[in-house]
Amino acid sequence: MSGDSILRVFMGYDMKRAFAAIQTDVNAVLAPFGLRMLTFSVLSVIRDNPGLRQTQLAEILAIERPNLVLILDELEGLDLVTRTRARDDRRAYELKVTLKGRRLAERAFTAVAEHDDRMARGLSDEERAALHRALRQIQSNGRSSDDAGQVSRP
Amino acid sequence: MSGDSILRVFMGYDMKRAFAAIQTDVNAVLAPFGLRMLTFSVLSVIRDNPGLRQTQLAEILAIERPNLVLILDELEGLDLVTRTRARDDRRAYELKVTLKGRRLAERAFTAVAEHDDRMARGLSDEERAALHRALRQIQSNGRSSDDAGQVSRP
DNA sequence: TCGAGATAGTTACGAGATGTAATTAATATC
DNA sequence: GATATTAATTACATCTCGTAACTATCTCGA
Repeated sequence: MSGDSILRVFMGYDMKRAFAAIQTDVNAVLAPFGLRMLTFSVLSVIRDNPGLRQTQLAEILAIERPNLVLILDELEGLDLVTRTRARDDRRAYELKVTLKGRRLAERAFTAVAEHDDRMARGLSDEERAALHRALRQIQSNGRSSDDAGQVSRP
Repeated sequence: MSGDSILRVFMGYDMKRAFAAIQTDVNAVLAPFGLRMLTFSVLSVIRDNPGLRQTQLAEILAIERPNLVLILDELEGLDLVTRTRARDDRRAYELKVTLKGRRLAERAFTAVAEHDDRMARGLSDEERAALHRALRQIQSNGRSSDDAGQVSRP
């Protein structure tokens, strides 16, 4: 009896504990690369979408634009990412990963994949797939404030 | 194509997104009660374990002792929780929930249960049970630094 | 074409969660 | 009784995340 049985009935509580474990572990894994979960995510998405604008990136990662600024400052300072003025819109930047960033991201990706697999030990492929599906479902349940795809009144 | 497909292969990323959705939602649900996810958890555990010491509580919730202090100050200031010097150990406090706290916790519990159910909409009972199991498994994978229950060398 | 409104990025804050080191008071141990 | 340990606290520091306001640029319609 651990004392928190009253909270264990909630999926949200188990999720918090599980995510905390993941967060701690993945940050430890990424520390040798000079990255964190968040910076790794940003780096990976830019790498996968060269030329992306900051607003788009923020939307993809579901974070606010201001919070991206410091992260990009950091990645740019590490020579992993470049901000280039867009020719067609001089307000915007085109984000790209440098060669150094590409190499680092590749190695980090492998390490994170191993971490992810390690955290899922004991779960079969079917259970992992089911977990993914459940997590996606929960996300979509959270998004729109309440009713999705309903018409209340004409 | 959302742009983060590169990250969607990771359970950790989906977990982060799902947990963020839960966190936001549950905090909105708890706001009318003057609670947050963390203060609700603390209140609930004390309610379920009257006389608990702060060190035990910290261990149960897997948070550091210093972080509990301000939370308890807050709950005590709201007249939801009491700190009483333990008779057998005058260094320690016995934590208890006040009548007001009990009433609030009960109503909040119902609201959180509804929230939890809402976030799990679209998942069958079996899927929810599987999700719980998976989340527990992940937690235990995270705990011990690496090998759990293995003997590498005699 | 010029002026209002929208948009991209930034700056400035603030709140909340979490962690570590050091301090104080009380207890336990030898 | 002196020493080490423990409970709670204080003092920091960091990271994540959010909002409001500002500057520079773009768009669009009168």
